[in-house]
Amino acid sequence: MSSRTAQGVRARARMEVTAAIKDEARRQLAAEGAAKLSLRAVARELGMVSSALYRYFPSRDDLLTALIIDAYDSLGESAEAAHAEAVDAEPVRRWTTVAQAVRDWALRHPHEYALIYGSPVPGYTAPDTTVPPASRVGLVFIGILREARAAEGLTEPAPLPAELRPEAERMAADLAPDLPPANVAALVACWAQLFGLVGFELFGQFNRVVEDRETFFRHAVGRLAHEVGLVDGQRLTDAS
Amino acid sequence: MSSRTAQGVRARARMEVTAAIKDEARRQLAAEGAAKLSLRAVARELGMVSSALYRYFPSRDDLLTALIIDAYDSLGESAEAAHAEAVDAEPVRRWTTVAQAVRDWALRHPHEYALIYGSPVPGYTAPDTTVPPASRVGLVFIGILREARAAEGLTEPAPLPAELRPEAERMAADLAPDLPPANVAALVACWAQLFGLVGFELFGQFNRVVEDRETFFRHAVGRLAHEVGLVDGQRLTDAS
DNA sequence: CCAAAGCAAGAGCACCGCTCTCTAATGTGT
DNA sequence: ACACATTAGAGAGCGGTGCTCTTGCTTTGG
Repeated sequence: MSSRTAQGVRARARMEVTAAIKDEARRQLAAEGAAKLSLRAVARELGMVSSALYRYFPSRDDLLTALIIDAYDSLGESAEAAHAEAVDAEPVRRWTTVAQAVRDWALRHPHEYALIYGSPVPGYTAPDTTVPPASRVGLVFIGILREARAAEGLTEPAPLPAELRPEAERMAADLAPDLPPANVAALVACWAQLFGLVGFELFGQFNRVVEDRETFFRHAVGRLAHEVGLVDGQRLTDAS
Repeated sequence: MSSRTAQGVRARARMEVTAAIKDEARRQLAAEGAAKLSLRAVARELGMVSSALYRYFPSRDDLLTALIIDAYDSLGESAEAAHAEAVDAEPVRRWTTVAQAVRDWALRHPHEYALIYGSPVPGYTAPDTTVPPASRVGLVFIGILREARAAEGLTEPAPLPAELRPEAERMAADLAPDLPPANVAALVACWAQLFGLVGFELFGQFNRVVEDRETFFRHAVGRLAHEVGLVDGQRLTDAS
């Protein structure tokens, strides 16, 4: 028992220090941005010497990767929570609620958003461990379409041009085999476009252009819902 | 005369050195990304000492700002050139041509794209001098809408909800007073969404999702053209 | 021709990521 | 319970960074 506890003790200590490092790193990230994040500063703040930190993260990039995964998870969790709360609403409303949750999270964590959707330097390929956390938001949207379809609240958009059909079918097979390829293709596009809206607002591209961003975003996201095949409230109420 | 030439000489020398610095910096930017751009390395490559470089750019950030402006101009020029070449085509085709020029430029200059549309770190506000170059792409799109409207190839999208009307009218007054506010609002949204598509492709978000990106992009951009109020080829041919 | 301005160079400061070596503590197998 | 092996931390140090300041030298303009 004692040996097991002891093992547990050292393991727990390791976890705690690792968590403390990430916490402090996240603090500095939120305060100054990824470029300014410094291993030495983190170590200093934690009262340890910089070389000791390398026992926990083999390099600065590995620390950043850990923060990236956490950020994806944090955003994904927000999206999932928003979806869970809107579970009784119509699909369109669920869609806009989740989209707003994404925007809200981004506005609340600008540097973390920049970290994951900003410039993952071309040439840098994210390790596979980032894939599942990064997929969470997308999966929420797929879920919304799926439920909408079950409630007959999903319309198929304009027929796909021939050149896009193979790709759309491939995407549908990979992402949501139970949904029409045209909807899946539209969803992927709208997914990217949603983050275009968020990114432009966050990174200052709307600075002298859009004033009432909240309203503008809500409206744009409503159009995206339509584009993706979700029928608006009125018609759904009629149908169901 | 001699004094004037002399003055011209020193002024030209200054221009040449400034240009050489920017060229080398752009080289390093394209090769390694903005994070790795180092004043000392630029100076080393140019055979001067690092402190000499501060006669031309007061800080690393100022060098980067100069590169940002150049990147905006380079992208804007590509967009304008594409538009000029497609001047005889229908509005929808002009739209997609310019959009593809944006995507092509981004794929050809990934690090420069990341520099201007990546993460201009929240907290950093771009100096006013970046505004005109940054507007060039947007102005091309506004021009397309304007010409389409003149040729009666522009439809008004769904009526604006009351909450968005003031904002849409303000945007239209600022950006294109001669266009219907609903179209201007749609254009701003589609403009952001277009860069969402490009960014997702470039930054690896499409990695395990979209395979045939060229086709996917073309189709998505066609939908954006429709969303913005451009009527598709058939109908325009009928009208004109 | 001479003062003023512009320029390159060098030394130096404080910081960075990262490596290596050494000591002390901690857990493990017999 | 004890010797062994593993691990965490400390410290020094390497090569790099942005940036400042001082020192001479050249070019420019009156």
